[in-house]
Amino acid sequence: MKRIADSTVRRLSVYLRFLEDSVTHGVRTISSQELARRGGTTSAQVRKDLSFFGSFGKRGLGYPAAELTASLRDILGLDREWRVIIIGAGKIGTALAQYHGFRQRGFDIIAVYDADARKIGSKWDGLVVRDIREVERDVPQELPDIAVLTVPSEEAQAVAERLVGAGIEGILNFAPVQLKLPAHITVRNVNMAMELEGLSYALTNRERSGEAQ
Amino acid sequence: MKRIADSTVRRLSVYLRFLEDSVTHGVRTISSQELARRGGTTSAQVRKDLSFFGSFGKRGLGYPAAELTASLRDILGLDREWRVIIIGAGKIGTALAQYHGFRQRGFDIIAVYDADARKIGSKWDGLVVRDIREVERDVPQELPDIAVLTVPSEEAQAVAERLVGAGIEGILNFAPVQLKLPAHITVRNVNMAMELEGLSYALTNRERSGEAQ
DNA sequence: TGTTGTGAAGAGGTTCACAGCG
DNA sequence: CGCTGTGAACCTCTTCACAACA
Repeated sequence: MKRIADSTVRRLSVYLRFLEDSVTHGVRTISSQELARRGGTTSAQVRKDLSFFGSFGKRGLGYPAAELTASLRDILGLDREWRVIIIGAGKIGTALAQYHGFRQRGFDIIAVYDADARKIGSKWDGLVVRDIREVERDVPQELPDIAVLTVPSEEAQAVAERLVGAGIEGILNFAPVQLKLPAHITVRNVNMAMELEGLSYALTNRERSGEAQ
Repeated sequence: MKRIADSTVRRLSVYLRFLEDSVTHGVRTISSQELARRGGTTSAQVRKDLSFFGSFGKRGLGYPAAELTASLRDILGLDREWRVIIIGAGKIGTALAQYHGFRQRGFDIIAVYDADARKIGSKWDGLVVRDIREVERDVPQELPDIAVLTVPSEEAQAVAERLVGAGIEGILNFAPVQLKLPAHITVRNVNMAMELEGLSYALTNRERSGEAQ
């Protein structure tokens, strides 16, 4: 199967979110145009995105909302539970640990780790903060799929390498550094400072910057 | 001047971060190759990115680190203070409000708003949570540049419209919805659920998904 | 008739390769 | 000689336009 663009996967997430909404509101069928309107894109783009994975629609009618929802869940790998550990019990780490939206979408936070002795042992929403030194022992036992990295930039690379050594293959990196890891490891970056700088650039140079989201 | 790609602006942020580091470590001169290595890209890409804005390097030598740092700050609009308000005093909102890294980079959080009476009036790191109803009065007076939206999805669109009506022109949106706003408003989205879903997709379909970050 | 699915065209971003210059 | 700056080639993603079909 063909390589799917990152941007396509991102849009599938958007479609899925809106589809779930539609289904709970009793919508039976939905057109590429409606999906496009809510997803901030074009109907041709929606059809192209979906066409990579099959034919889900009926010509003249649109897509059956419930079926398409299920298909997108499958495609995105959301038809299973993902075991997630959070590394770093700082501001963002604890906010994420307590955010119930993740569990709701199949991302089960099974542990939180930190290096700070003052934080280790404290309880966050039922989860006890563990010593980061235990991660090498825990990962092979508990087999988390994804690690969310919310440690200071200086430590991010070293901690990431430890996680990979312990068996983690997916990392959501909040540290503003580009991690260098083996090719088979999947990394996604979330960088709020960078987004603010993007806004700063756009607001500073409105003529030359696009308005696209 | 030509329209600059979003991806380019993002990379400039990465270069800047590494350059600042290098300068504090006494580095005088830096090559496109070194910038590429740390930015997870190629030297040609670095040179191309910079070339959109001018000629900053010396052939045979590389780029003067301090000068390039200053130039990038200018380009990104970081040679000034940006006034930021946070809308939504939930988990993420308060984590962001207390994160000092923003102020350090010129993003000054001047206020936090919420609709929940139990949260209004409480203090977060010196900032009193204000009633969202005051936003229409405050924005024209205090002239914030950027609003960080951390409200529930259902309310995001309505709140965003109120912010725009009050005069906000830049929004960092944490709600997992695509905001529909006038073209002159700049929006950036941060969507952690979407990033996790991207990881889920990549881990599920390793053959067909790239490893690119 | 209305909307999908899709080749083909177009636009935009990245990589190449080398001339230019310190 | 080494590294930048950049036009051209290349590639990938998006948009177009229309045949297919419920």
